Amino acid sequence: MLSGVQGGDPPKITGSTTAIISTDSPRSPCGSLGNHDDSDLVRKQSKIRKCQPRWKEQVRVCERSGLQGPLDDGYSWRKYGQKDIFGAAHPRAYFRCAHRVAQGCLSNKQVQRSDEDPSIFDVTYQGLHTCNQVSHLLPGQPQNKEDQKLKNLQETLLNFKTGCHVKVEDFNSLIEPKSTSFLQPSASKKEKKTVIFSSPERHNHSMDSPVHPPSASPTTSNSSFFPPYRTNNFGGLQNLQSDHNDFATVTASGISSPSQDFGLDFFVDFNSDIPFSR
DNA sequence: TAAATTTGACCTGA
DNA sequence: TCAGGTCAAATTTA
Repeated sequence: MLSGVQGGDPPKITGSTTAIISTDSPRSPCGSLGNHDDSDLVRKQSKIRKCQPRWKEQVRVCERSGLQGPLDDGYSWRKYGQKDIFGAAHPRAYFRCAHRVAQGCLSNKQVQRSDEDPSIFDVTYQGLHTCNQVSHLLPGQPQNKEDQKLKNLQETLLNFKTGCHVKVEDFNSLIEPKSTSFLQPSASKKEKKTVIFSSPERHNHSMDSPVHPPSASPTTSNSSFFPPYRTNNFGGLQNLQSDHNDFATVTASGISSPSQDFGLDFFVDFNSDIPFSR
C-alpha cells in the first residue's frame, strides 16, 4: 500500500516507529456536539471525528528486509482516499476501519511518506477501535466489545498521562501495494516484528499541537501500526517492559485469527535508557 | 461476482 | 478562497 503511496518498487524493509499522542485542542468541537440538530448529520459526524483521540507515528522503511507481506497492526483497514498534499512531495493515503459499516467503528488512519526522508512514513491514527476484531486479541485480553473499548480507553488515558513512548519495528506490510493486504494478516507468510521500547521523547503533548511534524521527533522513533493504547495488545509486552530484558522474543502464533496461524515473531528490544513510567 | 482500490467531485473549516 | 478530508461511481482484483 505504501508503495502505492510513493510509487516505485517496494523496498524490503525494517521499520521502526514512533508514536505521538495528541489531544483535542482547546477549540475542540466536542463540547458543542450536542448543540447541533440531528438533521445535520454530516456536520455532526465530522465533529465527532474531531473528538477522537489522535496520534502520530513514524515508520522507517529500510531497503534490506524486503516486502514480506502486509503491514499488520492487527486491524483491518480499508482505503477510502488518497490526496496530494500542498507542499508535500508525496500523496497522503486515507484508511478507515473495515468494520466501520458493520460495527460503526470510527477509527481511521492516514499514511504519508516523509519529504525529508523517503524511508520514513508518517502514520496518523485517529479514533479508538470500537469494533470486534479478534485478530488483535491475545489470551488474557478483553474478549468482548465493551471490555475492549474500556481497555482501549484506559490505555489511551494512561499514555496521555505518562507520555509513554513505544517504538515498534515491523514491517512487512509497509510496502504492500494493495491496501487490502496492507491491513489483513497474511496467513501464508511468517512475519517478524521487532518492538523497541525507547525512553519517552521530549515531545510536547500540548493541546495546541495535536500532531508533531516529523522534524519534531528526529530521534528515533519510528513506531507505528501499534497505537499507543495498544502497547500491550500483543500479550506480554507489559510484562516484558517490567522485566527490562535487553532482548526478548515473543511468539504470537495464531493471534490474528482463530482459523489462521500467522506465526508472528516479536523481537522485543529494550533500550537501556528506558524508564518505563507505567 | 463480490470485494477492494482508485480517483475526481464535493464538503468542511480556517 | 483554498487545502485537507470524505464520498461514491468507476475500475480493478481475486
